[in-house]
Amino acid sequence: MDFVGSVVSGIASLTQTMEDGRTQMVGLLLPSDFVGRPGRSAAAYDVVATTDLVMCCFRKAPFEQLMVTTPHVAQRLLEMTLDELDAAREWMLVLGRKTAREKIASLLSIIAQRDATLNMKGGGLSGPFVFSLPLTREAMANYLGLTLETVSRQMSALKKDGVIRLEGKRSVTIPDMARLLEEAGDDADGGMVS
Amino acid sequence: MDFVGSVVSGIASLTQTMEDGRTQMVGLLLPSDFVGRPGRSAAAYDVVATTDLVMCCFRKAPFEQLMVTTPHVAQRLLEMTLDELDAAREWMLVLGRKTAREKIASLLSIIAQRDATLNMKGGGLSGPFVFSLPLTREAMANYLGLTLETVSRQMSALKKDGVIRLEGKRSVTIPDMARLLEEAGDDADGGMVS
DNA sequence: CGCTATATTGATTGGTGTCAACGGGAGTGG
DNA sequence: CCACTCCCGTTGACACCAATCAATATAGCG
Repeated sequence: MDFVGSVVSGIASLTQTMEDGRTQMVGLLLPSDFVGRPGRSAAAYDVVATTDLVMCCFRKAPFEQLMVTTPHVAQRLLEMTLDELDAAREWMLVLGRKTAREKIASLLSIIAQRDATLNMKGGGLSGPFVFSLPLTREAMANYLGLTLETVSRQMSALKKDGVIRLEGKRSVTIPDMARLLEEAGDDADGGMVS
Repeated sequence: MDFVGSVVSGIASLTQTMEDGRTQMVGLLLPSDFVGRPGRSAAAYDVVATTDLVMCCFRKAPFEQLMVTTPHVAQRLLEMTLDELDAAREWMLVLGRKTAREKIASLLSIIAQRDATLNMKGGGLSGPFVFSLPLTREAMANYLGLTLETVSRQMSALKKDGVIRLEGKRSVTIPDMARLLEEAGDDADGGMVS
C-alpha cells in the first residue's frame, strides 16, 4: 500500500479475519471517506470493494510531503481520523450490547442517514427515506457480528412489523425514521405520545 | 472539557451508555494514553477513573496553539489517534466474533502485555507474567460485552484449566502466554508441536 | 461484629448459531 | 427458447452458549 485516497463513489469495507475464518467488518468506506494510513507502511486490515468503486488516489510519499508543508492538511486528517474513531466506538456499543434486531435497525439508520446527507434532496432529513442497500446479507452479518441467517430473519421481522419496506431485493424504504431509531435503541424521543 | 492530558498512573475507562442502562466500554486508558479531543468541544463519552489516577493535563486552548506552531506535536497526535483507531478496530473483532472464553483471554493478554511493556522488567516478553487486575468483574463485563456472571464463570473455567492462576482477588499469574493467546484465538503459532 | 460491595455458583430460559432444505433471479450454453 | 447452474436470500428445526434470576460466599470497612 504505497498510496492513499478517498472514495468517490461505491462502497468498500475494512475487514479483519481470524485463522478459522470468522470475519468482522471494522469499517465501512462510503463516498467521501479517506483510505490509507499516512506514516504507516502496512495495512492491518483487508480492504475490499463491495460494489463498483471509484477512488481518488495519491501516491503516499508526495502526500506525506504535502502534510508536512501544509498544516491544514494534517489538521483535516486528524479531524477525519477522530471522526472514524468516534464511529468505531459507536459501533462497539452496537456490537457489544445490542440485540440482533437493534443491530439491524442501527445499520439501516446509519446507511439511510449517510445516503440522505450525501444526496441532499431538498427536504433533507424528513419524509420517507428510500435507498438501495449496497450490502449482501453476508456483508451485513460481518458488520454486525451476526450470521447471515439471523440477518435475514430480522430483516423479515422488521418488514413484517412495518418498520421497513423491501421493494425487490435491494431497495429499502423507511416510512418512519423515528420508529427505526426507536428500534435501534437510539431512542432520542422515547415515549413522546400526543 | 476544556483540557487535554495524558495518563501518568492508574486506569480510566471510556464508556457509552444506552437509556436503558446497558453500558459498553469503548476505550481503556492506561498509563501513557492521551485523553481529550483537540478541535472538539464536547466529549461524546463518559470518562471514569477505575482506580486512583494521576494525569498530566494542559488547558486546551494553549495546547491547540502549540499544535499549530509545532508540526511535530500534531503529527505525533495523529500517530496516537491512529493507534487508538487500530485498538478500537481490534476490539470490534473481539466484541463481534469471539466467544466468552476467548474474550476473557483476549482482555487478559492485552492487559498483561501492556503491563509488561510498561514495567519492562529485564526479560521483557518471556517468563510467567504476573500483574494485578485493575478492573472489577463488572468493568470487565462492560468492556467485553458480557454479563458479570459470565465473566466470573469464564475466569473460574480458565483457572480450573490451568491457563491462569488467581492469587487473592486481583493478582493474576499467566504461566504460559502462548497458551493464553491460543485461548484468545490470536493463535500466532497454532499447532507448533515438538 | 455487622454491613455493604464484590465475587462465585446454581438452575433455568431464551436468543442466536448451526445445519439443512428450498426459492428465485441472472448468466450461460445448448 | 429452454434447461442448467450458481449465487443470494429465505425459512424451518434444533442445539447450545450466554443472559437472567436467585442464593450463597468472601472481603473490605466503619
